[in-house]
Amino acid sequence: MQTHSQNDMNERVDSFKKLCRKCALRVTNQRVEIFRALAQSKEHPSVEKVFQCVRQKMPNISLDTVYRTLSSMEEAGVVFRVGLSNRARFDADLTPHYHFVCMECGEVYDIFPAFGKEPFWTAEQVKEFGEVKNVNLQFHGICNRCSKAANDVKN
Amino acid sequence: MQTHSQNDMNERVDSFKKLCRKCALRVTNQRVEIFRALAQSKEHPSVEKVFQCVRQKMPNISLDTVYRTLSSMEEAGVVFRVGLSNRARFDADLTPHYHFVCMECGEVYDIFPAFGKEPFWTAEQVKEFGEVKNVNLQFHGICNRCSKAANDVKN
DNA sequence: TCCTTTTTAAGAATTTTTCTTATATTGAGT
DNA sequence: ACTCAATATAAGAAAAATTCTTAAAAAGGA
Repeated sequence: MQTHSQNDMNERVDSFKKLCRKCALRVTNQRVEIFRALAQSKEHPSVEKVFQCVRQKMPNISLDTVYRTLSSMEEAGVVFRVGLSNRARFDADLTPHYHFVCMECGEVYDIFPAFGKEPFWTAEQVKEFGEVKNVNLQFHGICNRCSKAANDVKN
Repeated sequence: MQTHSQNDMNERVDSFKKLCRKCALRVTNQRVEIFRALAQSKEHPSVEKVFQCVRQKMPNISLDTVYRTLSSMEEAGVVFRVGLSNRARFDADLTPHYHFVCMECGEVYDIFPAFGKEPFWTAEQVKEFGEVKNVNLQFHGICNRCSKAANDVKN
């Protein structure tokens, strides 16, 4: 018998595979297992946590692979990197939402937009998790200087 | 002759000192110089950059002190920590603004709110710096579990 | 000024992240 | 299914980033 959540997971893995092919990322067992570990967890696991989880199925996987894979997935937009700057955590949920990050323990909590998909949140949503010290909004991308440099190399 | 920007800096250092006393952070020369280095720069310097800058005035300062100081300043809300999670950068500008972070080189660019002080930005503002891959909004603070634990220890 | 508490430098240690190399795997083209 | 070139991987070493330990120094209240 296949449970509902297993179906969900299979779907997610399938669309992950498609996304990989679209981004020219080869679909390796390691990548699938790493994605699966991330997608299974609602806890925004750290690199180390992902490593430990995947290891149970693939005892020979290396930590380096987890680092490489998470970074390339982030670059491809398949997962997000969140958390404090010295305690990276990852999230495979691509639906628009924000994070409450505890400056003490590094825990990451989800905040889903109150209305629509525009950046929007209510004070109540955030206060639910703790006392907000600061709001940190970052746009991640490739800056003009870098894309210019990449073009210059090609030409 | 005292230039305008030197006056500005003195004011900023003075208010920094006041803020430190309010937060029970002792006003040491090291802290003042680290703040000054950060406040002088518009480049969101890394820990290492701050270290190199402060070193010119205080050759004996240790890298560890820069780490400790920047972290305690962040905790006190005197500076912000921005940038990619494995390439921390700091910002002493507390006026509300956002950041464009290059996923390639780690460069951090300022984006000032278009209207008022509510979280708000225009696509044009962001596109100016490069191609946005994802928007990362984080609330940093102390979560309920941690503040509860801190209270439990006290009682 | 004296005293207690906090901060610091120095260096060691730890943790995190990346690199190197040889081997293995993927996916495109038969 | 088979071959081959390009890419990804494990293993271990290396580098980079961050934190800890200790003794000495400095800050700020009495």
